Amino acid sequence: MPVTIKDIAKAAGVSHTTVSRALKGNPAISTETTERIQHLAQELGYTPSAVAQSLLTRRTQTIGMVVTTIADPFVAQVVEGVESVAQAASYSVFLTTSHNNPDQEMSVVETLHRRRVDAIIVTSSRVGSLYTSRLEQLQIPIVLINNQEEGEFLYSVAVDDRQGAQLAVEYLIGLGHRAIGYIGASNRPKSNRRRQTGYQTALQQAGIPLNPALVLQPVVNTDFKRGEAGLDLILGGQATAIFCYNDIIAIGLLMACQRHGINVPDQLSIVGFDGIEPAQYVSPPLTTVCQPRLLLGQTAMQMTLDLLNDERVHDSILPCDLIVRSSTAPVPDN
Amino acid sequence: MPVTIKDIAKAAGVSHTTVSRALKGNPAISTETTERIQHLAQELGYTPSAVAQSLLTRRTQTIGMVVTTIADPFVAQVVEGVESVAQAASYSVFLTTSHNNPDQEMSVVETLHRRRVDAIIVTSSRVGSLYTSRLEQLQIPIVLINNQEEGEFLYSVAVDDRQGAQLAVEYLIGLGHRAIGYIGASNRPKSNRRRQTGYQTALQQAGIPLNPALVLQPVVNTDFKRGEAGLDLILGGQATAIFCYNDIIAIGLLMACQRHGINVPDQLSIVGFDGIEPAQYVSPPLTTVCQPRLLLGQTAMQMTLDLLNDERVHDSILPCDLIVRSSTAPVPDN
DNA sequence: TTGTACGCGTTATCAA
DNA sequence: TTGATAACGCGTACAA
Repeated sequence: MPVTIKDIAKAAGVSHTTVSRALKGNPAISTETTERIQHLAQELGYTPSAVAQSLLTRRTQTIGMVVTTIADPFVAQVVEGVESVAQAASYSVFLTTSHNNPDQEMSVVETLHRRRVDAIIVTSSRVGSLYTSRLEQLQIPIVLINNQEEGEFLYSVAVDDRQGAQLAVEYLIGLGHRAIGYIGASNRPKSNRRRQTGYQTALQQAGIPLNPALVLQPVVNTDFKRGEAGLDLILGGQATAIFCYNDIIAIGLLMACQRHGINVPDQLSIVGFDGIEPAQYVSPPLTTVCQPRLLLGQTAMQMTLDLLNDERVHDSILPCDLIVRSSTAPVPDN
Repeated sequence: MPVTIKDIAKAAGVSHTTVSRALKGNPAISTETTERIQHLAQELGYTPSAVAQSLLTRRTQTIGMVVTTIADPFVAQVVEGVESVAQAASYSVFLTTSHNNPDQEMSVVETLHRRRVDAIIVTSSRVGSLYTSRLEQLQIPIVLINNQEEGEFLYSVAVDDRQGAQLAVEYLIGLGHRAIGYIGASNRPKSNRRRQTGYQTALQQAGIPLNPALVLQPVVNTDFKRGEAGLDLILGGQATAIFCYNDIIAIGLLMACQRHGINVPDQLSIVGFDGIEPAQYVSPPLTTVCQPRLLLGQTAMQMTLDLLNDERVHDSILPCDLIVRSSTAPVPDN
């Protein structure tokens, strides 16, 4: 049993009210008793119960975070950003996983509500209209990361997929490439569409006609295999550069190229998206569009804090950076 | 304001006691009112307050997890294991980071205590004698991951560093290697020592004399640079195989080899430790000793549950697996 | 079958 | 300067 103010009160021979006041330096209490009680509290190792305080204040100083899985390094860094800002603001974070299972996602939201979290942050979910109604019923701020929905209590922070993609493709164009392919991931329809739009925009602005034969949406199980499937784009000699939906696809493509004796970047330039750790260790190190994952989390938590302080907030779209490494080179002249 | 049982009581024209009982199917309440109340609760979107329940039961069904950083994929997967087992047992997890700062670690432990978590799981900390006393004062189970200390409330789950290292070196010996080097990381004294012990044990059991010139503990900032420093072991032609403290070191060594035109695995076999994701994407894919990270987390949480159920538990040491990829090959005969 | 009263740990109000 | 009391939301012993 943790020490309570009553224990201290008993030990000090005063009422628990006095203890409560003394502990928070209420000037109404005499300096002498205040010091005596504070000393006693220290000695007994007293820590106030946030549970009791929450019951009274109806604030738990707690936020719930819903992710698909923490094992994904992308998600992990977002969580890191959220937690650091939360901790600095004296908020604690409940971390829950949904494993991409809508039922489980509903269930963890219920749990978070049971625990009376002050707000909820959801990352890469498919918050459906299914239960936005329930979310709104909770009457607490919900901040969505990389996933925008409309709704009264729904706010969002997202990365600018279109801008990031455009950045990558413009860079390739700057290197002299004209036959630039795109390998997409149709299982992430929204971001895939936006990245493809960025790809197309860059081409159009450079006056390069779109070639549908250069756009691939492989229907396979894993991103890695999607990358391998992209080999078709180069084997026929159609493309001199390929922009991939994400880094794993790019790495899959890169390794397929190695097996087929295609030299990267001399024969083919490859650009990924995300900025995951492995990208810097492959050979050659991968040029990629880096999502500001930490910032994504920090921004989401800061927005949450603003909402909790009844400040006006606006949805946020964060730009990506291009990290140039060695998987890209000027188009071979021939 | 969330709906309370009093709200329901008012709406149903009964006392809040009746509501409380009806909601948990107390047979003392008539079937009719029970149904009426349950229906009403559903309609109003009632969810019991875990806060109020906790105050009553003195159990929060909550555990606190302390990690250095979540951004480390290793840690992330451990957290994943903890969370999944916790969720299945109706426990929620507070995730907190210490960033390897002892003060912050103390402070998050204080916060967790304020929140009256039922138990604490700490991973890769340097729980010092500094505050083990405080931990014991909390009177709640503390489970340490990959870090063993002695103490009344301290339990631990760890990976068998020695066994893992031995596995790796025995494999190299089996490939015919005799001149096997070790690159350590002196900033993790404990695990480094244990892995080195495993390395030495394997050599001794094979009757291979220890050669101190083959053991390196580079004093540089990053693991990656440690790996690069390991180049010395091969440039002089002393070693035909190198076992590294972890994967990042191994990857650093691998890439240094590439720059110096040293063919892996033909001229040098390399084995890493950890089983991080990038290890499978380097060229050649890295042979490594894989830590069961998910299991580490699951075991820690299961142990915590056992402790909370007043069952006897014993500290746990989990074996590692060797994952053979392409960075290792039989010793070249010459 | 249902209601009253009390307590969990804390804080705020009012009284002394 | 201090203390008694009520309240937060819930569950339970006891009473009706």
